[in-house]
Amino acid sequence: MPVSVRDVARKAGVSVGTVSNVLNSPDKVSKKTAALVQEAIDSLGFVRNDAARQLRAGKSRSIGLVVLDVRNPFFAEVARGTEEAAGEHGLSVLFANSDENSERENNLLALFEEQRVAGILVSPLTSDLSEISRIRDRGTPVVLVDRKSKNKTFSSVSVDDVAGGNLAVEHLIDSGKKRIMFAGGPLEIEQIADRLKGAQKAAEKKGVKLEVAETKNLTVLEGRALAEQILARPKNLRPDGIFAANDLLALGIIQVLVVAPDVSIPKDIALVGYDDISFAGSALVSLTSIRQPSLLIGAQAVELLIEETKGDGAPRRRQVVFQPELVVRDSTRK
Amino acid sequence: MPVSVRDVARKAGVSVGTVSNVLNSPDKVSKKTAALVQEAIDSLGFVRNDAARQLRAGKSRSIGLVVLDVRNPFFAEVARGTEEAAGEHGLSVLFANSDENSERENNLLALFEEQRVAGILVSPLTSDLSEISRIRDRGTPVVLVDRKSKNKTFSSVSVDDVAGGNLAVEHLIDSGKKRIMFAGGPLEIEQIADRLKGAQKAAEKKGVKLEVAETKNLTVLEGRALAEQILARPKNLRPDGIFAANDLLALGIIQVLVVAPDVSIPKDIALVGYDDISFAGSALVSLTSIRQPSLLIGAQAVELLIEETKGDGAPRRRQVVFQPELVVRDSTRK
DNA sequence: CTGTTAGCGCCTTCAC
DNA sequence: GTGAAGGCGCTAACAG
Repeated sequence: MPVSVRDVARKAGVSVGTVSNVLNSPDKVSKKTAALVQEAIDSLGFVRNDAARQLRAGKSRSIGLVVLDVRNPFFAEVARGTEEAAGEHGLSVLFANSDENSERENNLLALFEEQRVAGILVSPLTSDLSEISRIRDRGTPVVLVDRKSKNKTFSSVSVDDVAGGNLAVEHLIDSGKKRIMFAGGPLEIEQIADRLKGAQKAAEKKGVKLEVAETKNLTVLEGRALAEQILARPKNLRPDGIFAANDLLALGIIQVLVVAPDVSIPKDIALVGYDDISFAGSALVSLTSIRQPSLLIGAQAVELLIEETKGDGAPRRRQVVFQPELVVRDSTRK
Repeated sequence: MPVSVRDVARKAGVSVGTVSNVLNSPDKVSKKTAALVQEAIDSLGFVRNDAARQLRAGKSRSIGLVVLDVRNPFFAEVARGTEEAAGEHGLSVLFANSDENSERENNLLALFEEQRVAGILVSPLTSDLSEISRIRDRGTPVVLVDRKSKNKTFSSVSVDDVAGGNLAVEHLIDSGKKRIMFAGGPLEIEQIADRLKGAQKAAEKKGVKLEVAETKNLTVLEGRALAEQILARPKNLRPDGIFAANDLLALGIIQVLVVAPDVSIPKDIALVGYDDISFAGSALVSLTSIRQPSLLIGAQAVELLIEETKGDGAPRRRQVVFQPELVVRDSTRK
């Protein structure tokens, strides 16, 4: 059933070497035989076996991307960014989704490594990069996405999350809010921890108390649950400003607060999200958010990967850090 | 640099066959030698070469998924559904994104075919399935996602888009609307054409005129552009009900209409979207939409793929069609 | 229980 | 411009 170069060669009355040449170095073959071979290929329905090519070549033309959550539009944008950049270099991107689960993350990483992809882009879950280091040391280039390599041993593309957190809470305080809540988690996710750190810095500086509400994950549902809890409190114990560690969470919170009879946004509770996903602007109450340049992050990650591969000597590793940006909308605008 | 089974065997003082057995049939090896081999594997940093395994096995443990647009949360959900179902069968899913571009679609399909994936799930762009048929005929199982196989030559999972379109427009008419606009495109995308067909059916039945505004794509941006055009018209020439072929488009339209001084939703213009993505409920004006069971669609597609692979005789192909469901929210509620 | 060996399909010298 | 042959890394069958 499967058709190999050998079958093609036989049908065309040439040798396998010639078939291979038609495929890979057409200029080495006369027009006539090339046509003959092509005809055999078409009539037999021959398709190159990539496994065999790769085995021979020792490497593949694909790069792997592991993100925390496909359903988060932020990562969808990052993915698009990688695709575009990779396409320009003749590479394909294969996505996969760790779903904020370490075991899945490791499985996917192992899968990509066994596939000998040209490189791996990963948005790692925890700060424990030992497994990832091992992969890199065995020869698969790795670039960290949305996460800075603190000790500079990895190339990485990230956004200054501490600055972002700071920006968010400063803005809340400047809007006159005094009882600020940070919502997000798990705090093992380093991006989240950094956003909290920035938030705390801003709160301290202005002498405002910051309540930390750790969540199990960063979904709309979790945001809704948290908002319900807040509403269950007596009014004077509720925060008057919430900084949610991502927009999904923030949107969930908005959904619930908007229908609460005794809360008005932003008068009673103001809200800042993070990521500035494209839906933030069209939320029930349009959402103030911290923008990350998602497309650019993806594209830059691919470039770093390629830089790292290119050099013949020691690989050049760089850490690119983008600055986040505050986008003010109705959820904090008086 | 690359470590092979042979290196491991040498280091452990055993033969390659034994190493392979440790990896694939641990029960055939004594505890002691297994430990010895494992140690060699760890110290050498050996990683199986999947290309070689695949070449040997003739098939892979991955399935490929090609969607129209990663950024559309509907497809993100479908992807999650496939992942979960595939995981239960020990398969991995590799996503890719045709970006509503035929050439990209074909490239990705070719890539997956050359990789000899265990199967391809594809949400095809146009109604021309000839290339996809060819792939299937050459031996790679293909399941159509979000698209019915009209002549039953493919397994497929879809939603009755004609019914969905009908549902949407009927609802608008029942809400008292008389000048309905269908927004969506390109109409070569069969799902969109079907939704239009359903819309026309409903309009005819009730004797209402349906204006068709074909768009270049199905994004928030395109929705905004369309809404601007509508606002440029004199008030009496504007539609009083819009059925947008997906939620992204609808959200874009809402964004613009909401800030228009002389339009109120749903009084002046009511709006129905399609997909019921999770952001529909938290839109500026919460969006009435036609729900598709996205997770289920993905999971079901994987099941069909596996069914098709299983049988020894002629492959069993099935067409599963889900029914869409109207979810009423503020954008049409008086 | 362990070792030896023959290919999976392809590409790339190297002769011709 | 073309053909023959070796080998990429792995597994499964077979022999011991």
